[in-house]
Amino acid sequence: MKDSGTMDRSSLDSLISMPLFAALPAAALDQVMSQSFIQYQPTEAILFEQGQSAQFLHVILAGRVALVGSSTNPHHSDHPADHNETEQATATDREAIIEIFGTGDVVTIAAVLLNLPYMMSARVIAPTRIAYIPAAVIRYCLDNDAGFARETALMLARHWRLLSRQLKDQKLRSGTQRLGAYLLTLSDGRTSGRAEIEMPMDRRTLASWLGMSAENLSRALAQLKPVGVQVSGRHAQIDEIARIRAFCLEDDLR
Amino acid sequence: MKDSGTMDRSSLDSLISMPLFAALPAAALDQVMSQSFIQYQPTEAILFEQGQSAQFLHVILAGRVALVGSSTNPHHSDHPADHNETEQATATDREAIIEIFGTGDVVTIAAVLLNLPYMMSARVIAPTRIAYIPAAVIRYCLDNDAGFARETALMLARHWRLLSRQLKDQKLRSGTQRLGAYLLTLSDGRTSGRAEIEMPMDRRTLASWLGMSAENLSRALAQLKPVGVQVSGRHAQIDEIARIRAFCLEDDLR
DNA sequence: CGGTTGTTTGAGGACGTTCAAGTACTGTGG
DNA sequence: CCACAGTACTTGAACGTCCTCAAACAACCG
Repeated sequence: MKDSGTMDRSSLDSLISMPLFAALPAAALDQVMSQSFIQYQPTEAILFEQGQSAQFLHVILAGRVALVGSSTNPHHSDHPADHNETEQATATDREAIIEIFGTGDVVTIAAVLLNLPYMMSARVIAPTRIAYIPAAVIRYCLDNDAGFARETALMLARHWRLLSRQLKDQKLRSGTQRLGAYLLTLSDGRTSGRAEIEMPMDRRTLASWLGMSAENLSRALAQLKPVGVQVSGRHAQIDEIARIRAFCLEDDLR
Repeated sequence: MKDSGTMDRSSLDSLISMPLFAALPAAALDQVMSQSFIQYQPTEAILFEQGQSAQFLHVILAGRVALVGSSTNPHHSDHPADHNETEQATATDREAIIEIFGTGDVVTIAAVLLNLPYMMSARVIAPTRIAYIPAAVIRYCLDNDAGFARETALMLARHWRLLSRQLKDQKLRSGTQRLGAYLLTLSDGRTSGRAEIEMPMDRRTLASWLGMSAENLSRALAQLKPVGVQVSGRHAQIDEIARIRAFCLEDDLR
């Protein structure tokens, strides 16, 4: 752990600008502020690993974090003892990015609320400023503040939609179609016309998120060229959004 | 729609036995009871279709319902009641089961809370008794009852876990492994020993749920035989659970 | 008994992965 | 500024998985 610090004024401002914490009464906010701390984490940092118990709610004040599921689990760990960051996994290291959180998002509130171990690991993929709020504080807020509970439910509802949409994509669209659909999400939801797009992550990460190999992502990009997509580096240009939408069988259901 | 009726005593009892509604004050319960109704729906009935706005929260008092995502326009082709759209009516009528809800579950509370159109359709896969609660009533409860908001958040958190687990399976396990993992969920969470299992749905449905073709499910069942799985009809027998667990790289994270 | 439906099996093909090699794009130090 | 190394990305070929289509079974029901 590095660059640790208590919560300052500007971080608190960032917090209360989020709907989740906006309506929290002063007393609860004091609780949060006094027991939480701030960390700056560089790319590749691990916030927590799959299997650990949920100690903190991680609020991303700035940056980007990926939730990563891996299929190799440490050999037969009977009780949830606290292994630390020095552990290295076994040979086959297959892993997949399940979700990507950005500024203003909150990472795995589910595990925190349910007081269960994390089902996945969290890895920083762009330099990040994070507020660590103790799980107990969050659960206290859930139990004692109706507004917080309400906002939590709404946030989880939105995330449920994101996940089920992704699951739908995964089950009945090809890799190339998923890529197209992803590009469309970067086009601000417009349904026709030209679009200039900046992809916010490297190919390997994007491939893992879309559920395909990096090599195949390359080929998928090539396959989109005839549909009117020019790519160079992280920049992409879509000639006609409607064409890509048709190609991906995209619906309007957000 | 058939067998419609207002909510009776026994249905109300079923409702308040669910954590979601258990703590609701009498006034709110009256609201719920007076504005809701009960329906019995047979297999293959459609509760709602992808794209419709969320009018009701569907509470499953008994039975089983599948959430189905489809990539083309939602038109069920049981009867040739053809609606030819201007869109290309693509030959492939692909669809996939995203989640399956059973007795005591609630269907797509996310769309209801957010007041957004359904992202998927709901199809009855086993005769079902359902309470239809108007969306406005649910949203009213969310806004005005802290306990309800809390329970909603917890329920959504559990569902988030289910979905992300499924997404993980989908992204980094083979079809056969997913099948094995599914059989394990039917073994009451035991981690070793023998198990006798009754599969609660037909092959086609199960295949769609596991994200594979019915044909491939057959082959996957055959592939599990060497690992100690005997199947006949809907009955299955696992010789040694631990062996399947190893085969599927199953972790303990629920 | 034929008809209907659900499941299995086989062959061919589409899609995706892996390994390997090649190319383009960083940055660093000379 | 270039040479260089290191990394990221692309491309190609071989292979495996999964899907599709078609046919063969099996089970159930009139």
